[in-house]
Amino acid sequence: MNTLILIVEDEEDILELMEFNLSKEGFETMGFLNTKRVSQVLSQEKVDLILMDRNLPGTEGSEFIATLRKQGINTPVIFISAKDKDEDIEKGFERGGDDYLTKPFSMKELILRVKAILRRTQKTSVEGNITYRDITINPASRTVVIENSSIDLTKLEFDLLHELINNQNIVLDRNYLLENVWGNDDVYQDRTVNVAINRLKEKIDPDKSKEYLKTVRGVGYTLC
Amino acid sequence: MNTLILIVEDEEDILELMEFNLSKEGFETMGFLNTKRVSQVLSQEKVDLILMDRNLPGTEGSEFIATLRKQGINTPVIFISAKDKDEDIEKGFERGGDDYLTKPFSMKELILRVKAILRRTQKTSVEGNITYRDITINPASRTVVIENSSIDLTKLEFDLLHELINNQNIVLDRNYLLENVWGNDDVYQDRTVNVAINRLKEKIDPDKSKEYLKTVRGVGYTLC
DNA sequence: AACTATTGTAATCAAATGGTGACAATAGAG
DNA sequence: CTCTATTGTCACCATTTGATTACAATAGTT
Repeated sequence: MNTLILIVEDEEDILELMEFNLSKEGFETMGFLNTKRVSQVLSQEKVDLILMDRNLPGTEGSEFIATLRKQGINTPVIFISAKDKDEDIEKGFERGGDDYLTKPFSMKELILRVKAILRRTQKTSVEGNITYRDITINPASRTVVIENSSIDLTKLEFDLLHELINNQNIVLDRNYLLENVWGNDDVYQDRTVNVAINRLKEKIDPDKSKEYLKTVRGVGYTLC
Repeated sequence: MNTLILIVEDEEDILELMEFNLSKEGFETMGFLNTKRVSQVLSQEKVDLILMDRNLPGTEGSEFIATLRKQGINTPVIFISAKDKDEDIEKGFERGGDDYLTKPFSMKELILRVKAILRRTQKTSVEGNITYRDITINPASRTVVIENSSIDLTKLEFDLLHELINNQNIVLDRNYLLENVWGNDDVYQDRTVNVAINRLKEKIDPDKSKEYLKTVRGVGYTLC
């Protein structure tokens, strides 16, 4: 799987330099001198990262990204900017940019930033995945991967883990779980949750070394 | 409210330069050339951010942070490193560091990163939290943090503290507490409250220096 | 239908919790 | 300062709670 980086930069020299260095690192690149055709490309190709100059003639780069975000496009972005005033950078962050680089920057710096962002985003956003520590679950395929190896869970176990991951750090009491995981209006006893939790624990952490699940005495359970 | 930044950096010139620039931005700083006294300071002062050199003589900076995390100290950290290999950076992140900076870096870059992290952490750590002086409790996660270190409370202790914080400066009598914390219609005696209060005191202020809880003779207790 | 996997329930055990009583310490009234 | 009511502290133990195992009931598969 190769990684595609889309670059928008109006200074042709710099654009070429960036493309050269990034491809030397094994990335695929697509360079643009303005934002004109970018939207179209984004809807056709699976772009992993956008490098966006903010000081473009015409549209402001950050405005452009803001528009993308509104369309639900969440491709990570690194802004490149000659401006160095705080408020500018702040704006970039707020608009959904994930990092920024201030000109002039070294190619080494660029590459490190790119790799850092990719590591962060590719882990979490591989489409619909939800992660907690080294556990990744995918609700669509109902798969669970822990430390790169996949494990099998029953329906109940999966739903339970899903609920817990969706609410990590929040203590869920037994009633909440019975309502939201078991769902139907049947009446169960609290102990039912205990047993289900234990079966889940056994599968996600057989040698009990990880301590994913914490029991909160008198209340319920939490993933923390 | 001023922001305190703690810096550990063994190169004295760089340390001074960092302190100078950060204080110019209105931050309060405390500089250290090694980790020796840092733990102690963290337990005494409310530190908002730590800048930690990873290449210290003796202890590895990231090891030190890992230790802090185990103690429940969650102060955000920016690692400063001359190393630029990916795996190093990754390790830093995994151990709970929130960002990193690679030497050499400009002061401008430092300041921007610091502001970015503070914006992120100071925002999220207020959600749903309730505080009283240096105690912060979060009803959802049922966690209690005092001066940046977290402590464990039992269900009853937590509920009691929650009730007290929700009514700070108001004197709650024993009956009120029995009804609102113990809740059920069982009959308890007033002593029960005394003992619970004292057990709580012991946990939130072991060396009895803080005087969070005041006993109002003949009436009840208050947090003031 | 027979078999298997899944899930609820009951029973047992260990541990944490918290209520109570006895006594010490303390505060406040006189 | 003395006395007494109030509160703090400690230790004990009944109760609650949760982990674990075994087994029964149910659903799903071949």
